[in-house]
Amino acid sequence: MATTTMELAPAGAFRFAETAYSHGWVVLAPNAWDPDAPAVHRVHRLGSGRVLRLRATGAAGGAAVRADVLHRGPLSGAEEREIRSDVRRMFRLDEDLSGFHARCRRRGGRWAAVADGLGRLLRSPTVWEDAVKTICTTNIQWSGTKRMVRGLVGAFGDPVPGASDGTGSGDGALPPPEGTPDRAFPAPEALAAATPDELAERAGLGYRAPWVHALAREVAAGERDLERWRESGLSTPELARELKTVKGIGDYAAATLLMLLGRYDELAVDSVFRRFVGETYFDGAAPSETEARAVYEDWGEWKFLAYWFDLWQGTEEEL
DNA sequence: TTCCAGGGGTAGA
DNA sequence: TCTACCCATGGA
Repeated sequence: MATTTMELAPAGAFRFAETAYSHGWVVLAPNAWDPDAPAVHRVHRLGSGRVLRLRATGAAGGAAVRADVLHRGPLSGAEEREIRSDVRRMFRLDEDLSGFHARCRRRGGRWAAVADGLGRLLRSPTVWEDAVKTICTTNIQWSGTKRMVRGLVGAFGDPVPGASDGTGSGDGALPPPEGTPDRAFPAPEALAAATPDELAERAGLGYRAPWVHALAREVAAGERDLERWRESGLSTPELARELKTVKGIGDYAAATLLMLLGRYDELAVDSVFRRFVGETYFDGAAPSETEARAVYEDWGEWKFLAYWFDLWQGTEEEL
């Protein structure tokens, strides 16, 4: 067993721990969060199908990312480049948030802290993983989302070599938090090969099973290229319309995916948003959706981030 | 037991 | 475009 270490520098201000623990994604399988290190652990599947164990920690005092990759057999140059690219994408190291930070600085007060390197929200290496996880956040409590994603990974993910029973503490060199599944996020082909009923029964997806299965089948068959959404030349409303052609993705899920794609000009209106805005800006009353949206209107292309850090700064919530 | 969650699809107006 | 109704599942 060998470990390859790589250090990845961001474009602009960056804070490792705050970026990793910026929203729920850090605790959704196959990711796991170790708050003491702090570190993000992940069983990671490369395009070739090879499965590795990955650990990301802060470097340069948290201003960069250190990635340790545990592997059997040599890691090719192409594989190392792929991992670098995946980690850069997960931590959004190439995203330019200077415009958002400038806005926060002008606002001052508590927003000045946001300008100091916050704003990058953790995401998955693939749009596929982000899309499935987003569907698993709809009309369910957060504990249910974690259960469904854990179920998908446990039942349909490829095991990391050396894992005995699919769960456990794994390899000693990079011990992930206890109880973390030793499996990668399932490839579209793996979910397409199952039936919708199997997705419902083995992962507990409920009525979302046919939607996730249909998306997996379309991606596996090459009928849908989700990665194209990353560099789409479409306007945000046009892209949102395309996202919503996926069954299971409506207004909320489309806005969440737009955020994951690096577009922040749409708000994800869900029960959390409505409750927070009502309590914070309407004295506990329930505003109309139009009134609630208006709270962040002047943030323009940064609406989602403004809402998120407005919400996030006031909570000590454990994910 | 009932309600509802980090909503969305569908039918019918 | 808007509204009512339905949808699995588990936590509160």
